[in-house]
Amino acid sequence: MQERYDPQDVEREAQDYWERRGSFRVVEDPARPKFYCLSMFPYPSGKLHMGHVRNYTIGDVLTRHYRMRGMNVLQPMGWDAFGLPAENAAMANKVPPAKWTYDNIAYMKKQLRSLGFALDWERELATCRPEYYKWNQWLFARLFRKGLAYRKSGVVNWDPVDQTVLANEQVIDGRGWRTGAPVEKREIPMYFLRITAYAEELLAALDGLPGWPEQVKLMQKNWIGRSEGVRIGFEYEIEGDRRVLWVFTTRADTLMGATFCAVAAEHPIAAFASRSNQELAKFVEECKQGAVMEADLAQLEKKGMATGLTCTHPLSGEKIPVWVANYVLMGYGEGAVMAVPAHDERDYAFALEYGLPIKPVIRHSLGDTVPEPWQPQYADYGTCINSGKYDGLPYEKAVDAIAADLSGNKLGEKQVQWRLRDWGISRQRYWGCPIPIVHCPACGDVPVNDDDLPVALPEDLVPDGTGNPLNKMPAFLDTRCPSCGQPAKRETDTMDTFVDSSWYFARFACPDNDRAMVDQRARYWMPVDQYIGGIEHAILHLLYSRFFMRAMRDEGLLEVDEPFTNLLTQGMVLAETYYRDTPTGRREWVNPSEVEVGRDAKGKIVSAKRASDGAEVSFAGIRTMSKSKNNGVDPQALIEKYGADTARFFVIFASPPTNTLEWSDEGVEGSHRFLKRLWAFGAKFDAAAPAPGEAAADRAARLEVHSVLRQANYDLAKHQFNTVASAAMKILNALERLRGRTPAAQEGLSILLRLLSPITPHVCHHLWCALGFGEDVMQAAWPEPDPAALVQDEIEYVVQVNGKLRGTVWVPASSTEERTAALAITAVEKFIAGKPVRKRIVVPGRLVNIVV
RNA sequence: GCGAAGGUGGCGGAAUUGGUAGACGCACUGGAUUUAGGUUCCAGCGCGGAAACGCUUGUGGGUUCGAGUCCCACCCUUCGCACCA
Repeated sequence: MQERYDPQDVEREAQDYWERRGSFRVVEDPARPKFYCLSMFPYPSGKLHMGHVRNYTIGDVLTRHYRMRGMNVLQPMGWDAFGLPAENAAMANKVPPAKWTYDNIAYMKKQLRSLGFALDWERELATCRPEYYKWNQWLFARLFRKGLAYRKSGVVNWDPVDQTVLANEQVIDGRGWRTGAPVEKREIPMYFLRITAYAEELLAALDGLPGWPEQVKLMQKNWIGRSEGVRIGFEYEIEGDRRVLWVFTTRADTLMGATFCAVAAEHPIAAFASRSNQELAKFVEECKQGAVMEADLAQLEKKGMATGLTCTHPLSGEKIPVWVANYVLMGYGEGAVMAVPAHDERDYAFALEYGLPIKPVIRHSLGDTVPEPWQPQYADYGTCINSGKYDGLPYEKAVDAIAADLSGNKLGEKQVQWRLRDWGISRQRYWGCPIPIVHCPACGDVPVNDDDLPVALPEDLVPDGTGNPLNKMPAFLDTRCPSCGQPAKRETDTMDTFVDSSWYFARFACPDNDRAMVDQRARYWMPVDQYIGGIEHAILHLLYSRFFMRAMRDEGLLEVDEPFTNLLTQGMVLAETYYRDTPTGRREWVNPSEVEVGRDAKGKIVSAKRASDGAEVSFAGIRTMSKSKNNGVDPQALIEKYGADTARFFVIFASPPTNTLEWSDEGVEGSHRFLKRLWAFGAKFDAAAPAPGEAAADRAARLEVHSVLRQANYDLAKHQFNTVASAAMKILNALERLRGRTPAAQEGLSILLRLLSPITPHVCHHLWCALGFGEDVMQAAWPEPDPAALVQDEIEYVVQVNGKLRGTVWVPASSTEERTAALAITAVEKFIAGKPVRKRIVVPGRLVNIVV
């Protein structure tokens, strides 16, 4: 065996071996348990980033581990290839998005291969290929015919200068990113998927997902947002016409405290009142300024204006004013609320600001009144007061009584309300899956016939920032109505890329099928047993995928409800950020790889400067890797310098998968050092002659190795891979202490290589063969601890006096609790000093606490 | 603003789930090897203290023989908020 560890050689050799053998090809095999291990597919942005390396390494560790446990493991890879960045790159470089995308895919695929992931590349797919998106269109058309897809108007960000729709990301501080013009809201027709039809099921089924993090399930639950309440009608009159303003509330018990109603700026009442009120019209217009992001809307200063209209309180008959308020959202409930200032924080603030009456109607924990300032207790549930016949009723009884009275005069009923909204999938963009609809003057919106799918996206256009180039392309636009055959226009909107990613995991089972969206093979592989991806997808992508599974199930395509049995959400990758103030006052961000830090004798950082010119730089904290802060670390440079195994080991070792991972050059060095040590140990082992060993040392080493292995297997099961990497280091430390090629060393090294092989497969592959353990470590059985090696004659007990650590004592494993306690007392005699022992607590195998 | 998660040495993290806080590694210090730098190897390393010992898991309180872990209040950080993927 060669003395020096040369990762490039070792990795090329291992990858060639796997390639020759087709080691990662997987076929359906009913004889073995299947395991579908999937990492979220990447957007082909140009090159891999650290988040990808982390994500795919985690997936690969699982894949290789389960393979060694004898399972039939599928780990595929593909490309989430449609999207906005390709259009931006196209504009910048005057290259069609398709070419940019395909080039990126080719490069990133090479990078993925160099990392040695056990991926079945035969199943590769890209969502921008017609053979993939055809099935988006096919399913959309079916859902459209069924009414699960439909057209209505939706609100978008509008750039008035470029005359184009902007994504939220393209809105910066309320202005268009290219033009700097203040963004406006605009209503346009678009297509929606009726995800709300599945709201009840999507919510209820969360309870049946024990393999998902509680945190994610809770976020989904809150997002779906089921609330039970009462829909209440407030009658009003317009030009002698009696109409009803409907609101939804979960606090119908506070109805007698409603002193006004508030509607969203987009509400029809606001539009009506604006016609005769210029000032109000101006205010409504003002509310339409700005972007559609809810986070921004929620932080706006609460503003409102009276419409001049009044409505009738459905129970008291009182006239109460109707206001327009910017904190009422048109997209939720009825777009109108009844305001109960005494018991709702936002209504309270609003009433104080505009001098509206505040009428307490609930006895809360602080009393019967609601003096300033607002206290959270005002929103407590309590019994009704100042509410006439409802006085004294607790929450539920009050709601029941009020709902019953309202339904008597048809002005209210109990209702279940969802926060979840239907999914708007139309994008006014070129680089996406065309929505397969034809607009016919006679027949209206008609879905394209199955035989005419796919509606192919031309791949040679270059967008120029002024909207969708498909609109200027008669060859695409002009067609005939699928229903009547008359000339008609094609829809030019494309689908949200979340549609592409909502079912790709099922397509990996059968990417070559040109007759069906999915087939029998998908029934074999689905559901995904382990899904791995960023926590940032905890809501939207996962919810949309869960919805798609059900929509596909109801089309008879699959038999599963839930796409992902187990979910692992990995944390973000962070790095230090440094900047330098330039003479112009702008901050220049300096990549951490160019920064040298000075430390004091205790290792604290005391200075930082740029290596190239010695300029002092300032530290700006540890942040997620991003272009804007120039703190990204290129995995490619890392792989070239240290090899894929070092990169893989570092991302596993540095942090548990669900935590954030902090980049550190020194940490990478440390990981590399470990692999060099492993190699050196292997080389020495190879050169040594077999030795008989020494009983006591061998026994101690076996105890150590097998205890560490037992813990490592426990950690693997809970996906805590960083301590599995630690375990490998501990085993190597133990083996290095042994000296000589003894049977215990032989066994320990065999365990070490198998345990480590999912993390650093190349070096383990090489050592496994070179040291004669076998041909292919991937084919070896997963190591299990030997119970005999774990047996101990004596156990060390910790002895506490009054809960304070005072000593330790070795106790025979067969000792009774009584005897153990007695031994413990003799060990800490001087701390007891004759005081009477009041209590002795013995934790078997662990500690004794003596209370005096 | 709403929803979710998290705060442990100089740093990343560990702690068999209520039982020795700081495993493993990084950084740092000393030593050996080397002409030197790097590499490699050996030793030390939570804080205070000469030591005995005391203190220590964001802050303050509580439960317990025993709390990083459970309960209450507060402070701080990160993620998501429907057109980034």
